[in-house]
Amino acid sequence: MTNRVLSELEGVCLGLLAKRGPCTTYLVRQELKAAPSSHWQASTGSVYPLLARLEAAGLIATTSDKGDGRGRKLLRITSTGKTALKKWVLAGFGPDLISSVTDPVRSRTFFLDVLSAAQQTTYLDKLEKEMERYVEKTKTHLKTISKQEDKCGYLGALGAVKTAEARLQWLRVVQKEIIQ
Amino acid sequence: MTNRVLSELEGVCLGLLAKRGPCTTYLVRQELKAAPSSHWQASTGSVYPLLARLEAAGLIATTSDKGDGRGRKLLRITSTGKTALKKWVLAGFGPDLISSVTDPVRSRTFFLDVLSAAQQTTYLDKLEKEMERYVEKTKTHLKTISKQEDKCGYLGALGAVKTAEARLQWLRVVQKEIIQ
DNA sequence: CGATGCATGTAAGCTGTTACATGATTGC
DNA sequence: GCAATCATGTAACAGCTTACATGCATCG
Repeated sequence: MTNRVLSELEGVCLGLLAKRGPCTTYLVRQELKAAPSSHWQASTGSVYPLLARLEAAGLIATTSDKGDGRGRKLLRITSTGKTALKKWVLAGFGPDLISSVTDPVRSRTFFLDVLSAAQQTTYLDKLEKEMERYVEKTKTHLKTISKQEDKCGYLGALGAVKTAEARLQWLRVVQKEIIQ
Repeated sequence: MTNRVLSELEGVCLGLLAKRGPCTTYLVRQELKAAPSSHWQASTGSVYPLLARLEAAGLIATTSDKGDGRGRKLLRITSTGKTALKKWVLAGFGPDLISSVTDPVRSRTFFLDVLSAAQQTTYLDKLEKEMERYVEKTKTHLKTISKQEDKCGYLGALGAVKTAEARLQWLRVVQKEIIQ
């Protein structure tokens, strides 16, 4: 692990920790869950071992909260961790990484013709409604972030909105083209 | 495996097979690699076992090409497979799926402030150039697809272009906001 | 004193990656 | 004849998901 570049989830977790300041693993996980983009979803079975891994590598230090009977542990990023985080951010380019945007909806569009015409329109209508809801969700989330206090968080959330809007517009083109 | 909904990669592979007609595992993998979005990238170690799995489940049938010394096997989708494919496409909605668009660039934006101002601008400039290249790549790919012959393939590729363009526009906003 | 939330983790199983390993075919 | 491509796979390892398991804290 030492000296290899962090994975996506590792980078995000470490980044959240850096942003938040000292907090528990549980809280990191809650933050991941609260994000409107569910790719930041992470189960206990991945977050706990992940942060334990980062601790073993010296990127995170822990202090056990003796006042808490639950054996609560506070995590904080170390200076080594901060260096690794910087490295991870700076490694965020290259054709492979840029193109690795997965979209299950788009994937299915390629094979829409296996459905009957009626199924296609029903499916696309349902999808449109859900996409509209999702756009609203990202917009609502954006409003909760202060542009002054957390500019980067704001810009990231703005990206979610812009991408969602583009997908919705595209979906409407698909509908028009499919129905003729 | 039987009766569970296909995973993303399983659906895509089965869909490609349905679209292509009978072909080898090797060819399916080449098609995955040729796609401009690298999330359709799949190593031998995943594609071969995956298609073997689908065959075991009866979604794919194979015929060994006896005239070929390499032990070439031709795969084709079965009627059970076609039903599973339809089910996979129709299952392609729901908040979790719609929001599961992963974007490593956007993820890193949230933590851009760990970099120095100089590092930020250098990074964003590099990113902009690569994003421009990627937009061009998706556009070029779109041109290779006949809208008449493969409408769904065209619309899928169009989605890649539109999403890429939206991401580039957003990235320029980020640049402007970060540099002030 | 009971429900909900906070808090920690483990175990089995599946999927995917990287690297290795092999050999035939085709075109120059 | 040689290189590139076609073609098939396996093995070790890492990571993630689901499900399980436990127990304290806090608020009503």
